[in-house]
Amino acid sequence: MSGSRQARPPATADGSVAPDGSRARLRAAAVAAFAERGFHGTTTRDIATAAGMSPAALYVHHRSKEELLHELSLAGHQATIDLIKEALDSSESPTEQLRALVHSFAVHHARGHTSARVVNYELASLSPEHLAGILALRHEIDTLVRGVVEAGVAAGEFDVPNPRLAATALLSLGIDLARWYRDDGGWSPEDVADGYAEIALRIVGVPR
Amino acid sequence: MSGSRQARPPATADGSVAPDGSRARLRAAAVAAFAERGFHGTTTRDIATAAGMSPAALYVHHRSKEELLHELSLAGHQATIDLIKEALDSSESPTEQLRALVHSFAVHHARGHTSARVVNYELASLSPEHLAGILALRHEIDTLVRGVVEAGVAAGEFDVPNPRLAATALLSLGIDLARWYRDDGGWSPEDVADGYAEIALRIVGVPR
DNA sequence: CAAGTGACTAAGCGCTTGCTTAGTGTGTGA
DNA sequence: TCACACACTAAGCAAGCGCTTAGTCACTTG
Repeated sequence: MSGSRQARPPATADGSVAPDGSRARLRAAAVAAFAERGFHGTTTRDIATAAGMSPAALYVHHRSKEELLHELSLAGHQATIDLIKEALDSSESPTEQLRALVHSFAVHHARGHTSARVVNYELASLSPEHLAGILALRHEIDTLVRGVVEAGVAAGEFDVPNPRLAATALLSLGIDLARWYRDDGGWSPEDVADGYAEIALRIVGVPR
Repeated sequence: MSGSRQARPPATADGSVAPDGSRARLRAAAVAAFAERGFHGTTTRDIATAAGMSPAALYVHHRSKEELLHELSLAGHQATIDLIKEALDSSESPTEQLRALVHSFAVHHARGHTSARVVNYELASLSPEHLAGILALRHEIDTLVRGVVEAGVAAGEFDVPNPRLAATALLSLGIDLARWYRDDGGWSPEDVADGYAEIALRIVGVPR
């Protein structure tokens, strides 16, 4: 390497750091590394080096490697819940709610497949306490999705033999995007989302 | 612990070991550990101890921890391919082929969710050479599933706007079972498989 | 300008990791 | 009967791990 250190990013008036500051660079490096090699396959040196810092810098901003994972997991789950609620608020009709929900859930998981991989496949690396909190959020997600399906059945818009299983399948399709979706795979997030919204309505038996 | 060592299992006439021999115990312990904590979260001591042996015993039967993972991955992928081919051989009709395929794919992934977790979520821990071979098998799986969907469209039995995406969704549903299915979750593998076979036919637009 | 604050690094500690080495006991074939 | 092959263990090595310590430097505050 040529230089020794990068310039310190300017602190903002309220004492927080700039959006591309060290914290953000560490988080971005951690997401990328956890997604690619998993929590246990990633070293704290990997993360710090990718963020352009020394290994000890990670501990200036995070108590432990696990706490960093938890921060990423929490933010990811919250974003997913917000997105689902937004879709539910977009209409009164279960059919349109489901279409919007599956569409933006798919876009979210395809566009953010790196983060989504960490959110959905690294739960086992959380501490028992942190895991419990995250599982509560996941239960909320399940409940929201099942709610739309049941509302559609109640409204006579859907025809589903097993609403609970149908809701699980709908969630499953979106989550699994984190596993298989590739940026260079020939489909844009919107392409997949359009197709999946159509598939979702077929699954719940909306007449076409 | 009471005793020091277990009795040596009798070798069979052809030189192979008994079915519950050391090799099998190591494999079973490895599957359980890799599924629960991931490849990098599992130590060779974990595996050997769970198999009731000393750490070095693993290296009597396997060149490395990675080679053990590859062996499990290879066997799992081969079993999946066999299962798919069996479903395709069970009928001439794409509708019945797809029903059989999705049903047994789902049963396989639900009943064998522990092994399926290793097969589907530990690919990144394989060596580049081993990964290449496994990806070839996964490509074969994709091709077989897409083939049924396309055959159904060609025969006029299916109505699908995007056969490739539909095939991906069908595979996705089955694979994701490895992530969420629990033995104590209230659904038997057959329950899920019945529901998923129904959902599969809806996805490909078979009139009900 | 002195004292204080916070972000960062160099060095390294104690432990765990994958894997090896040297050796032991047991069953087998000549 | 005796040499050999084989499955296995006790002990341990070099490397890598998460995390800590002690200190440096730039900047802010009075």
